[in-house]
Amino acid sequence: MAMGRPREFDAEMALDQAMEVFWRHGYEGATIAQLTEAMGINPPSLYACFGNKEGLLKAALDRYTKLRGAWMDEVVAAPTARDVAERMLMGIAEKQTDPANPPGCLLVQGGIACGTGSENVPFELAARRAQNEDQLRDRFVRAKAEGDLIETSDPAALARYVSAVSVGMGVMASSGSDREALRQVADVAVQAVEAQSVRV
Amino acid sequence: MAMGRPREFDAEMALDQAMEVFWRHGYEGATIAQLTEAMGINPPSLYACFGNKEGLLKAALDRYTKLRGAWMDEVVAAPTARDVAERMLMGIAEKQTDPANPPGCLLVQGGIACGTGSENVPFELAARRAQNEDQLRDRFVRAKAEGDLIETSDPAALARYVSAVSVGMGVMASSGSDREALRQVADVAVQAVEAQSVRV
DNA sequence: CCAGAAATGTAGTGTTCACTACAGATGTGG
DNA sequence: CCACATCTGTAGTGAACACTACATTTCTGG
Repeated sequence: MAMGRPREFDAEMALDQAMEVFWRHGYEGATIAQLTEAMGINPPSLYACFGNKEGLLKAALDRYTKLRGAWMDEVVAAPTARDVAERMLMGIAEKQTDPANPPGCLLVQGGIACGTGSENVPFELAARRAQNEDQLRDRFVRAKAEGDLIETSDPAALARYVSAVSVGMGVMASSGSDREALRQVADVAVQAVEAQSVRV
Repeated sequence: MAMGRPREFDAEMALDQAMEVFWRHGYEGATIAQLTEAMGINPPSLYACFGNKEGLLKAALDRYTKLRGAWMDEVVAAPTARDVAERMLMGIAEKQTDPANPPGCLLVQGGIACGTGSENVPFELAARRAQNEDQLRDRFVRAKAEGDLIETSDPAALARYVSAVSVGMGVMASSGSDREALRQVADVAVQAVEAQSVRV
């Protein structure tokens, strides 16, 4: 009984703004003042809705991975392992230099190393990256079963490789590399997967 | 005339300790209190010697790249482009999981994204990474001239690629990947360079 | 052995940080 | 229309931050 005053802001839109701040400045570099200003709310609203700064980050990460989930599904829907790698890396070259977002990837920019008290932020990001890697691995396992990858290839190693290249591209993008430079990296990287593919 | 009281600590040994703190916690995550404790000095000594926190970081980066310079020279001394890539990436797999140091690479862990007021820290790191990339590119240019790489290969793109994989491996290492996992990535990555090499 | 130059340890400085107490506003259930 | 639950803005809270004033110590040059 009695449901209280309703929230005056849209939580998802606010999260989108918070995501961008974390993306650009990292977890520790982002201040509550920057976050609340970007979200258009005051600190008490933030804390009532997300608990604390780390809770806000997790919510932003959830939203980020959810938004990217659809795209990852498209990636693994490619017909061959090689095409999966190409679609993934070329897509990343595009996404990570999309002027609509900060450069790079939130799962990297968010915070690779953190100070005392925020030690689990890097772990949190790593866990989300691992989800993508798992999805790739499962796809490559299937590719091998389908005779698309050669007998000696290791699907888990391939997934790790594609994941590592993605991360490297993200760092490059955040430090100013343009789309063409990332495409070149993706192009070379795909050749390693091609080398493990069965020729047709 | 009159040369003042001599410094009681060894600047290079102190830098080694500072390096480790930045490496583990990143620029923003490292506090002056942690740094001075690790270095075994008090704040005034730090500021007298290095100017400020950013000056200390730059000095630590200088030392880091200097220490790694000798190793990079060995890397580019490998006989072929493929061997350069292999020596580089396998060496990185080893170095970035060396228990004597924090995992990963200082040039990445130091700070990919920073808050307002430290914006040029990421640039500083990127500039040092670019030096390695340039060294690789020069080596691949030579490899192509020597007929070691195929006509259609782009030495700059190859260097960017190897550099990107290195960075990606660094992030993996910092988030807990073990040496074997990194070796697998390196192994796959080398195959892309192999695909651009002239067969013997 | 003394004057001056530079490093050191103690103990702070002001600022910024994440976070919150509180009072008023705005809704719902009865 | 009233009791209550929840959100909102204002205005702070203590803690931690990078950095420094100052008196003292330890050296060199003359």
